[in-house]
Amino acid sequence: MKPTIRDVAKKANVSVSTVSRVINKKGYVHEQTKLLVEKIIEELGFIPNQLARSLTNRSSKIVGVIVPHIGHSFYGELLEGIEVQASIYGYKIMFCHTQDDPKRELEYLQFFEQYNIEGLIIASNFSNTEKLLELNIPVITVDHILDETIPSITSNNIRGGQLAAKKLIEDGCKNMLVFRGPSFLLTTHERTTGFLNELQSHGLHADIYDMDLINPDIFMISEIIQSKPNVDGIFCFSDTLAFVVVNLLKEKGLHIPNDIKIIGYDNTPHARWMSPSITTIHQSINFMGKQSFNLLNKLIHGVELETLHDIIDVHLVERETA
Amino acid sequence: MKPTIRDVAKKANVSVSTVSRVINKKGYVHEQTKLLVEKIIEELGFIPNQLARSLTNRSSKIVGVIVPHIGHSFYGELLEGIEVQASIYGYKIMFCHTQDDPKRELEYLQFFEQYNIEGLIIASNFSNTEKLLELNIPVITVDHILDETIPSITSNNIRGGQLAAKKLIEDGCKNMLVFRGPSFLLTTHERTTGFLNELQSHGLHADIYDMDLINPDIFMISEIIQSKPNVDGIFCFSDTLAFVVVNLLKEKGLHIPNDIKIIGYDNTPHARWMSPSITTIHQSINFMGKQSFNLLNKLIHGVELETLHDIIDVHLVERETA
DNA sequence: AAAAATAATGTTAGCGGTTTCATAATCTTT
DNA sequence: AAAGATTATGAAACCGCTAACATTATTTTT
Repeated sequence: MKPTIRDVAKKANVSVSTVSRVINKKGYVHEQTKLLVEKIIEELGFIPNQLARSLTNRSSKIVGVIVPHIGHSFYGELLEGIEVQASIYGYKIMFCHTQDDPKRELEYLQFFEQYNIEGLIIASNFSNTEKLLELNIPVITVDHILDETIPSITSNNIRGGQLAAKKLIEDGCKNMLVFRGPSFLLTTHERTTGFLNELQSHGLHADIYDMDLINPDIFMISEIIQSKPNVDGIFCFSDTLAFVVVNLLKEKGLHIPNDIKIIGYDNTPHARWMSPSITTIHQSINFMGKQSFNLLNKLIHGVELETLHDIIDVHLVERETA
Repeated sequence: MKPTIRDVAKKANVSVSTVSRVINKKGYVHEQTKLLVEKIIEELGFIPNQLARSLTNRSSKIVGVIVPHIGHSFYGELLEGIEVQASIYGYKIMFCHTQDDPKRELEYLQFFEQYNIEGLIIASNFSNTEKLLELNIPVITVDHILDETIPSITSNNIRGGQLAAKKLIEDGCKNMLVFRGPSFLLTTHERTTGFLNELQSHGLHADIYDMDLINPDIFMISEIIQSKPNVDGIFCFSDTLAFVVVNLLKEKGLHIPNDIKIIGYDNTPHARWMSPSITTIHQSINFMGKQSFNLLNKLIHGVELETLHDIIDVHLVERETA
């Protein structure tokens, strides 16, 4: 049986409250008794039961994180950033991946409530927004804005689109194509807006196609490329998409970047190892994760926020495709 | 304030124990009172506090998972598999990534103990094995074997190596190269053994080089390839490595698979989208994750194990590079 | 030296559940 | 109809810890 605070108290010949004071470094304790208690704690290998603590404190030191798919590296990195930061402040993270299933979302919301989590980070396109607003713990969203009143951390997608446009324009592209993500995502619209606005201010425009960023439809992409022989610049909303496009173009015998320029998005490790290596928009996902926790932490501790919606900057990584 | 079991009891004019019986479906409760209590629970939106429950039950319904780096898709997928399975059995997962830092390992081991986790899944090359053995909760390892007495789920790496060898031999390769992983990993040795044994039985052999599987040293690889002009088959221990190799060879003007054949490992999504698409060894990581939880679950519930060390099968995915 | 302030420690009531035990009501059995 | 078994419910202790309050010991102030 694990030793409890009472075992320690008994062995040290003090009361439980004295032991409690020692482990919490709170209130008056004589230096000598403190040393004694610490010795006994060491001897017994006593570890305070966080569950019992949480029960009295109503602070579980747990934050919940909801992502759609953890297998995808974006969420992996995000989670990594969150966890690193959380551990610094002594918080543990309990996570779930919803697979975009509203039922699982609700199920987990319940689980989280049962564990008295202190805050919630949502990195998925959560569909039960009302439930979220009813929660009486701090909630923030990452990479999404579900509600104006819910603080968020997002990436500067408008700027991402703009940077890509600037680069392609600078490189002299005149006929551009955009292989973007699904149209129901805010990020898709933002990047598109950033890109098109920049083109417009130069009197240019581009054709837009909606794609699955993770499982690109190679056949469809091939068809599109085939049908637009004079395209000289393509903006892809994921590096994965850029890979596919680059490979297809190379097969067609086109030279990149001489004949056609490509810009990807994400700056995944593979982008560097491709040949040609891919010019892409880098978003610091790890940093977003850290900032997410920091934001939540502020809310948990009642710190006043300057901005409700924090936007993380992106930058262009110039490589060989543009 | 959240409603407690006492609030429910008062409103329903019954005792807390009756309410407890209703929520746990345990012991005698009159059908009518049961209905009444359930109605009140619904009305009040009462959710039993899992922390309090755990305290009495000493069953937290939490399992801990330790991985080295969650950003890497291998661990992401693994975690996904674990979580899917855990959620089926009502378990929540609390995770940490150690960044291979022994200090963080111990720190988290403590955290986990504080939360009375019911079991622990270790997917990293945990360095404090003794501490692990002292733990009085079930522990299993995934993709690693730290101790003969700790049950494990691993991938059939020997067979992976063998399959790659069989394929290259079948394709007529005579001069083979292996770009393997770091030599301190068991998986590296197993794959090597499987590969070499198969070669040996055909009177063949191969040159072995240790590499970083995630951040390959392109320059070094290039040098090696340069210095071995008559190599006709390369076995890479990760698809990432295979990408790099394929790209380098293409740049040298070699045709794959006519001039040289490549086999990767992992079957990452990108392997399919590369051009040429990469022939690789597939290990079902998601399945390993699921099996890990299943194994742990058995241990938690005292089910007798048939085998202590379960090995998950792998298979060859034939594509264009071999 | 008495009063006031400070330091050190103990007692005990929760936190929100579960569970044992006791008691009461209802149903079977003979 | 009395005894025994079954069903239904409640009271209270307890899980391991914290914290408010009480008490006593030690210093400091006047």
